[in-house]
Amino acid sequence: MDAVPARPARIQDVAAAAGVSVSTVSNVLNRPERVTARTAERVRIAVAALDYVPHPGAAGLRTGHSFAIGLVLPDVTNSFYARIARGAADAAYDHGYSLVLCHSGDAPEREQGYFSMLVEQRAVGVVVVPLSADPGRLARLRERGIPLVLADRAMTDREGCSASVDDIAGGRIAVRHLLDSGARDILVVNGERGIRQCSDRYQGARQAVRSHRGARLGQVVAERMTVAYGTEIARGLTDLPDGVFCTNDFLAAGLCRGLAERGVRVPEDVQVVGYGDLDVATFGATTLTTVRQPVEDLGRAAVEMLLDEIDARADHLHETRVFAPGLVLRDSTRPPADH
Amino acid sequence: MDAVPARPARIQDVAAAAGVSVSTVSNVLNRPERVTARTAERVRIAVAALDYVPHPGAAGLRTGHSFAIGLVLPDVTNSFYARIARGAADAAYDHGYSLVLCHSGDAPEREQGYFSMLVEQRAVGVVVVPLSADPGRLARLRERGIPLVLADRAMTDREGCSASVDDIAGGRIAVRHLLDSGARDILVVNGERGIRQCSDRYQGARQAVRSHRGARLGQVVAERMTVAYGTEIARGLTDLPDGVFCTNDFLAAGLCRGLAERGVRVPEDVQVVGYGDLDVATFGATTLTTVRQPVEDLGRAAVEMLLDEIDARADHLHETRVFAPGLVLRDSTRPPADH
DNA sequence: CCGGGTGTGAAAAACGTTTCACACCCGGTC
DNA sequence: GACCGGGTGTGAAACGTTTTTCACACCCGG
Repeated sequence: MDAVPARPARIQDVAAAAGVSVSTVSNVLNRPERVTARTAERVRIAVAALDYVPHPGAAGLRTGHSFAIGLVLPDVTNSFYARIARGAADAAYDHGYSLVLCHSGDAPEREQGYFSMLVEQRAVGVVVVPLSADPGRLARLRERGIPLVLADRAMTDREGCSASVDDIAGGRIAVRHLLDSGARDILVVNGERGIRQCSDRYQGARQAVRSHRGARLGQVVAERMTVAYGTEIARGLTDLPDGVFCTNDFLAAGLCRGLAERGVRVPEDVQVVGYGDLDVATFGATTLTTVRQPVEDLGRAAVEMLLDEIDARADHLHETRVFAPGLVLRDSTRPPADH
Repeated sequence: MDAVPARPARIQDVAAAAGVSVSTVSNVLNRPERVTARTAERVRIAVAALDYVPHPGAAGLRTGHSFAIGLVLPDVTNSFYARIARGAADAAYDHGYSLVLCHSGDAPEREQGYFSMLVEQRAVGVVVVPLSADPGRLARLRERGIPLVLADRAMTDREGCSASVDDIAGGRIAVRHLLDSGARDILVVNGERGIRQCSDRYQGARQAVRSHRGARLGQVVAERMTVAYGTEIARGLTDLPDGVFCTNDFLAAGLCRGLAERGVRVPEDVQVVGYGDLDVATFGATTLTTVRQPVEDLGRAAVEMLLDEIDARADHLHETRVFAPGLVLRDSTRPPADH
């Protein structure tokens, strides 16, 4: 029935409508215990009638507090990062903060551009999935004193919180499962050595094999971690292992297809474990046993640590949270033998 | 070398450092033509020395203008929506706006919650990928006069801009390609009839077949649009068509696998076209010819129309932009015969 | 040398909120 | 009966900008 209001109602309008002072309205909204139930009720009615919504810019001006937190990541299109974003968005929503999506797209200068933007916006904190491990690039935020949390990468210099998943443990449980299911000759199909995740997962695999007498471990490195390269590797294998751990589901899916082409049966002849529990794990003829990472938790935890740092300020302890991955059992491995 | 500044510099500090008035500093920053080059230079030096960054909240308070635009979508984890987000983020970045990620997660009440949040934040505009076609749910934003653009769905009531892809055209080019490549007995493997995209794509398929004498069209509806259901359908097919158009790449990938199981060769015996150019299109033994949608453009265009509406205000014309999909040729179809 | 026009910079108000300090009223206590 | 104190509410300043209005100095022509 009302026309579109030319301008939204201000606190002053509410005060006038309720017949109280501006400060009383503010008190009702921010410190209800300081005001009589009767007055508060009157004010609340006026608020509702005028559809009054406080102006956060003005409030922030006075309080010095804003409600924007930044999320900087290389590529939302990558499902891993998207899952981080989802977790972060959920946590931010739950706490009444808004999440500013910053898509750095693998370009360092763009990452820096976003950092500047977040500084300008007076973001209250930033969650970063960094492009590289170089902590220097975070300087722009640091020197402004903007709290910072790293996701998917441990903070190297103890200057902030971080949330990541334990890739060593992931490699360990993957290979331990192969061993428990009867495999003895294990092959790791890995990505490039330089990638931290890859070397960690391999290290976990080594740990598992080492603690199991009679088990052997080999490794082959794929140029790129794609389905096609996985297939390629399966074709090139000369003597077959009885268990394969691919450090990525794309490789695993491709490998399974390549094995099928050769008439090798999975899991009867060769058991395969992938990593990541990506969609592709369920696309193939035999679904993949794989390592699932609690990626949403990464984003959620990052935001929550950030908010803790903001609230606690002085007595906040930087924390390096490491999440444990889990195993998803599907058709590419046999059930473990009972002990 | 400086310690972390207790508080960021204000415009007043800059004025003092440069030996000019506050308003001059503001003029240098916002209307440089109103001030002497010499003075401007002095001010700029002071700005750099103090690392001064204007407080957007304070500025917005005065100007009534903010730099936040909202992006409301069902699920960032879905690659389609993620691509919209990427396009939107890029466009927002280019224009100096920040994008607030709102992850409604298929929950209407959460979508409403985000709308309220965006109203509170005084967002300057919102891009919505709506959960349902019901325009009533957009009321909260409308009554506040917040400009609104729909992505992936045409605005039904002409009350705003929208960006979407032409699914009818998509179905048409898919099936026309099958016909051009020699197929005559076409089967559409579709999703549920109620989904607008599905019925549009089927309609496009019908158009293509109709304008081609001697061609037949059949349809089978999959309960869900997944790889598994695609395989299921391939297994259940009694008399084989020579061309299949799946309205989704998951179905297509599954179908190809199912056909392979039966010893049916793709594309020699049956040609297959998918839809979406999802990752899965390149995962299988035969890569999928598919319809590629310019999804990033959707997000980008949505943001740009929004900004136009904000700038132009009075003389802005609502626009319904429809993007044309294209065909990606791969191994699941034969090359078209020359004419 | 004076007056008018022009261009440059300054002063001050306004944006919408929070919060501190204070005023008031009431009941209870000495 | 006066004082005190707790509980409620108000006034006003402050947050950091932008923008309008205004003053002043300078230059040039008469």
